[in-house]
Amino acid sequence: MQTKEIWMAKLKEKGMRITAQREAIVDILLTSEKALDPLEVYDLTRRSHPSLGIVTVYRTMECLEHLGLLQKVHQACGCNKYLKLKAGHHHLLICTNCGRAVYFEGLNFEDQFEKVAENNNFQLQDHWLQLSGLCGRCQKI
Amino acid sequence: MQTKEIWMAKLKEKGMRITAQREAIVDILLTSEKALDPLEVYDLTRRSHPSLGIVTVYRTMECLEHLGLLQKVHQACGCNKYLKLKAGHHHLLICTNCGRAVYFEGLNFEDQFEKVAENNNFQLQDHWLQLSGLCGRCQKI
DNA sequence: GTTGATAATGAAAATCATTTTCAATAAGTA
DNA sequence: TACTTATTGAAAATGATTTTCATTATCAAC
Repeated sequence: MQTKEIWMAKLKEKGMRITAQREAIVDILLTSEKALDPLEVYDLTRRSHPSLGIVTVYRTMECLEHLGLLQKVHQACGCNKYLKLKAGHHHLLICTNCGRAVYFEGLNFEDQFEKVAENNNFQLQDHWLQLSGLCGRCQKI
Repeated sequence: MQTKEIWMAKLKEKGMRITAQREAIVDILLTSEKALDPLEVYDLTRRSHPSLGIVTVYRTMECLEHLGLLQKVHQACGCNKYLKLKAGHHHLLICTNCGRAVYFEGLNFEDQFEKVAENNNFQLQDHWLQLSGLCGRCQKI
């Protein structure tokens, strides 16, 4: 089953209907290599669906986030960008030039975070790690 | 020299004037153990300066951030909170209950981040690590 | 101290992103 | 095919932040 089919199946599972607008928005989000904000999704989706309203974009993206399919990504350029969530964990490496986002595997960072928390008398609940730099392509430019 | 004096000296250095409003805002920010948003700073500062305008809070906090004295802290409860920046680096441990923020020393995380970037063909520029959990005090409640 | 140039202030208006409202439309089940 | 009801898009409402502008206050020069 393709990712798109999985996403649409999840929507259906929650009693939500499959509409042309939702399919188009999902297409854009699944295709993008970088995190997008609602306005960007709106502009990109309107190329194929000119009558789309931005409210629909906001609503659809909110649903997808609640379903655990999209993840909010905080960046210097704004905290309203969303990226398709990869199963497992979510440490990101983001290109400061083109915005491309890549998930990376941690070298058991979790254990070290646990230790840091202990040292400070904290009971760890969550962590957040994000690296940024120039991706391979952008280094050559 | 006290921290407040250092801050005010930095303002003066940039040709900015020392006003009662700025002193009051700085007092609030230096005293707080947790990151505050402009509205919180406004409310707290108005206790001693009831005529303070919220625009002044926005402007002052923006200056302090540009001067490298305040740091923006991204949290589940919003991305518009600011914390006094500690010299050196800025990894935070934040209590999910009371919001208290503590800087912690990294166990040479930087080297590991560098390695991760290399593995993914990225040229590392920045990193962002933040842990959250229950602080000692809040665990007992 | 007084003066004067100008930075800072606060209120109101403007802006921008997001959410809510609501009547019209479309999805999908019966 | 008909019907229930979720979805849509436009407009209005909201909330946070920024800009504008006339008034006030700081502080350097005298």
